[in-house]
Amino acid sequence: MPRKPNYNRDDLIERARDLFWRQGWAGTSLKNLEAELNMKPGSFYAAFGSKDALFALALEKYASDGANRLRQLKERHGPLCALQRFPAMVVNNPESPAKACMLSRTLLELQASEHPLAELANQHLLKMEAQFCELFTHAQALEEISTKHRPDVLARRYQSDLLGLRVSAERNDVDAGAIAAEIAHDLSAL
Amino acid sequence: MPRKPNYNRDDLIERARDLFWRQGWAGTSLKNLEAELNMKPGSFYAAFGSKDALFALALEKYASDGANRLRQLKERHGPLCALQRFPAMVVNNPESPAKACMLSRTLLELQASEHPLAELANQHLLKMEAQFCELFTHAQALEEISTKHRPDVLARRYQSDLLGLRVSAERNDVDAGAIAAEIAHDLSAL
DNA sequence: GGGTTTATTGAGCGATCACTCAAGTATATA
DNA sequence: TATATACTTGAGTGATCGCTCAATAAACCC
Repeated sequence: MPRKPNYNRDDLIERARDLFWRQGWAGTSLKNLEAELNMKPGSFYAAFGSKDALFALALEKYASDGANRLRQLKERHGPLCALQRFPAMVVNNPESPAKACMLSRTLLELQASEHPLAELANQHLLKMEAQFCELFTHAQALEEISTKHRPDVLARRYQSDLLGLRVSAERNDVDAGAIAAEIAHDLSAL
Repeated sequence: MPRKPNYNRDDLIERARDLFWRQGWAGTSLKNLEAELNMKPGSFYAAFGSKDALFALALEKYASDGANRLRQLKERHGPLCALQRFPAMVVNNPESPAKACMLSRTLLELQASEHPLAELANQHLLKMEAQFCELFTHAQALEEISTKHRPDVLARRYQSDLLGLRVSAERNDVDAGAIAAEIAHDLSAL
């Protein structure tokens, strides 16, 4: 009986994610989204409910894609090498709409107003940190690195450095590749 | 002949800086500013010209205050110790309106739209980096650290780590003090 | 093809945005 | 005290914000 939508939902979410990633939450208006997704307001709200709901979907997509890339890196090169390659990968990817981390950006933008999306972004960051922790744990089990530091402490620091790298990468006058290489090199000393 | 304004301009800039620092550029409306500064729109525009002009003044104030704090730290404890104490100082200061760096926050928020304030924030970040570089140079001259790394490379990395620290400090579930201590400790190994 | 169901359309809602300006008020000099 | 010169006031500007909804169009089952 029904009529099918003439769009691919996942494709729309991906395009919205890229737009939000580039322009941020406040910087992306519904006009922008309607233009990018080729949707009139009625269709938009029928499909997603609200701007914030779509932003939440975009965050999920962002986080899961990142986690998958890291997982693939680990399967190919092992845990330590994955952690070493990840910073450069993130910073050099020419397809990504921005260098900065969408999660930290959202957190910074919306934390002060206690917007639910800030808390959502933080939860995704926690999951990322847990994934890093797993990799450090695994690297210690394989004796790729020593066990003199706790893996959760290593993960916390690694994530912090990564966030700094990605802020730096957003700047014009900074050689982010060099910083990425330093972060990778530091891991060899563990 | 004239009538004097019944406010202290520097005080207004400071209060505006704190509000912008907490809420960001888009997150701070003129209504917010009028309430915080106790000014009606007419007075506001007579005094500052525009929201962006005041934001620029707030950035200057933010940057020069930070530079002064670091300078004082150096005069009291020497260059290396200043660099070691600075991260914890920035993260633990209970008076600061937010933990995150206002410069990097502004950069992340406005870079994509090529807003002039993003470039201004970046220039202040460059000045910060230069100040770090001076301190590393001085620390090498005093033989507090070795000369095996170039001071500009050390400064670039130090700033990146500091930016990461300050993003992490904005999160609820992260012990930023611990990360700050690690950054300080790493400097001892130079 | 008829009837049902859902998607699409786009004008337009109230609220808020940064900002303006004419009128009123206080302070200085003459 | 009179006048000139600011500063202050606050209603109101057009533009844009996220969002709604009644009307229309398309795809399915029978």
